[in-house]
Amino acid sequence: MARTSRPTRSTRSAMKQNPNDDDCDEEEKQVAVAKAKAVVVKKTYNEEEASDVDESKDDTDIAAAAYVLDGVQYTTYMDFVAAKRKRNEDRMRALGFMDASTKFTTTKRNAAASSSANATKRGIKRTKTTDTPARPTEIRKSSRLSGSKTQLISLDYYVNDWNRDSTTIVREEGEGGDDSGKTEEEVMEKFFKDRVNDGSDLTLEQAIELNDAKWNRDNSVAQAQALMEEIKHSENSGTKSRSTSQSKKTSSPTSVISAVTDDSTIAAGFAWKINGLSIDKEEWVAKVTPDRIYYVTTHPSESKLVCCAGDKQGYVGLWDVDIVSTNDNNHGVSLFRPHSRPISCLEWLNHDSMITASYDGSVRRLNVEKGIFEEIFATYDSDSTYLEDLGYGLDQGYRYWTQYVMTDPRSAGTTNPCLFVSTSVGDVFHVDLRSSRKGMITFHESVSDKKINTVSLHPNGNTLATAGNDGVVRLFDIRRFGDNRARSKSKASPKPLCQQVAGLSVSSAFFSPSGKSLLTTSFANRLDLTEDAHLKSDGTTVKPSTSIRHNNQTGRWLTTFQAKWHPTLEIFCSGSMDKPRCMEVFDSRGKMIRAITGESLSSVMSRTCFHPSSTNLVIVGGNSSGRVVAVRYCKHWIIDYRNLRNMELIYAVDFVRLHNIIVFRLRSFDCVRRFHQFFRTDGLNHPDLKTTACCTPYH
DNA sequence: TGAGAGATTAAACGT
DNA sequence: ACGTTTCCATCTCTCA
Repeated sequence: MARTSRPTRSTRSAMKQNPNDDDCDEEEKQVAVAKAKAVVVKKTYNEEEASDVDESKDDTDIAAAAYVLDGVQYTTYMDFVAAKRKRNEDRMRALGFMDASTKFTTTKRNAAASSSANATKRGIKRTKTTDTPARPTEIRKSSRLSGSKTQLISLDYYVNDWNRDSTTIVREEGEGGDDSGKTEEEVMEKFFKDRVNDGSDLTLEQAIELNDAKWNRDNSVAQAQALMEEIKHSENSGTKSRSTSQSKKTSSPTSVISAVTDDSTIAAGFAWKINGLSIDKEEWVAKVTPDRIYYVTTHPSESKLVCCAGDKQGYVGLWDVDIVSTNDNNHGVSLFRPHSRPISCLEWLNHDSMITASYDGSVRRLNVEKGIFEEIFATYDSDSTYLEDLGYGLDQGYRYWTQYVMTDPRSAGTTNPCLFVSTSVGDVFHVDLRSSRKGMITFHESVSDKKINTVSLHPNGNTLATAGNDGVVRLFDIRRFGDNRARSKSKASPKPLCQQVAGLSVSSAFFSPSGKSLLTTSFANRLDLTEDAHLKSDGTTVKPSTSIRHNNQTGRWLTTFQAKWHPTLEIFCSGSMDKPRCMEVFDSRGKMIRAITGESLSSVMSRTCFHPSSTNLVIVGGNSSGRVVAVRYCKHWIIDYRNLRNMELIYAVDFVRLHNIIVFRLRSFDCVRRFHQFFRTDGLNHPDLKTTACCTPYH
């Protein structure tokens, strides 16, 4: 099994022969462990099924009755499936979803569904979850979603609910009224309140009101307004005040990590900065959003660090990292909910306006000056209310959403940006909001039949890279794109300039700032770097020039990894599943510069990004519970132990200006020798460092 | 060939 | 300490 065998297999049969892409014993062991685990899990499910389906049955009956639904046995699988479908459709009708043509899918185990069904029959109900929405008894009048889609979304909720496993069943107390004393109107209001889709602008106050109450404080609005003021003035006044507070904060970090760098790939001065990155301050971690983070970014200001994160429920959190305040509970975080679905993109156009985009189809712009989230674009379905809107008719229904939005760098500086948008059904389109009041769709093409995860425009302004669930990265010349909506879906997709096959779903593909390299993250467990792919135009399949093995199996509860470039430098960062938890920094040749670890970095950082500054190096990471870490350069701890490979610093103390004690784990005796050699020469010459060292062998 | 079920993953939050 | 919840991700396998 050669390491170089990149998963370019295009057939599924080939995948079957070597499904794990393994190349070492340890992984084989892991697979064996995983399989053993799987057996245990399966056994548990069977036991649950046995206890759930019917108490009167004994083991032999269960074994014989392969297909049981609501206590009824079915002899064939098809009968069973048909019965289940009919059962769920009946329930939908009972709930008022009368449209017979409604299609839906069940996604969970039958056993759980049947237990829930039995629960319903016996007049008992499930334990109430914290934010269970109420049953909608009527369709909204004023909504960007037309009636059919509203029904389908509600339906989605119910189907999931029916099929939910691990349910706890409790006896219903009292009469079958509403839960916890709420009136039906109140429950309904709660259900609709979290949808922000009427096409209007949102003030800060409104966006805060849309938060779940438990995230808001009395001073939330005031705090948000104060933050906006700070951001507004950050470009002018921040530099002086911050440099003092910064030096205070970083005067005594608790650890430094030596790095393995190579001057041939990175400018020497820059490598030092990466080595100086530290992440041991508790203050540099904060809960910024309530739910899983889908996107992180930073405010572009050089003088003030504001981290921004968007989560799965449409929350956007702005975190002022260096806030000096002891009495507020939010720790410098202001939370808004400008969207109702996962945030797909957060991008600062300049220092006082940020684009927020979401799966809900809308794109907003946070106007810091005015303090509002303006809606600048949205997709609508066939609801004639929005006939006049630019996005009318784009939304194709239940399985349609806008997956990724990128602002067009060619429109930088104009008041209204242009947007590249990708969708869950494989479309890519470009919205030009500059020209008229309404704007226009420059092109709209279908480039895949699966979801497009990212789009990236090459600095040449013409080449667009798309990456999606079909496992192929395609490069297109957007000058050949046109508005293709009117034509039939069967029409052939535009021909790509070239393509790169990953085999499995590609989470992201981004061009480097210079345009030299294309960086790809895929479920085939690779970070691929392809050089000069944009120069091809003959439709060939290109191969990556560098392929880094990287565990991208994030599973269901973690946001997928998307390795991301620094906005101006040729380095990129990525989250990692490795333990201890870390964020990784690579250079443009795919060589790992740092795996940043630290006390405060204790979870998987699914999404990471760099601050745009090239002088103040900052890396921001967001995890799957809404926490954000900011990794920064500490000037007191510049240690450039180049050539000290295989060393890992485990402890360091700074007795201010006296001396430092540094303990390294060394992985071999050869390392110890080299360490001493090196330490006697370069280490003590470092101007910022007076050092005594103590070495322990690693075992 | 398509649809569906099951496995996988990590971390917060209850008891 | 342990069990529960997450469920607009994705892959693999099975069934008809």
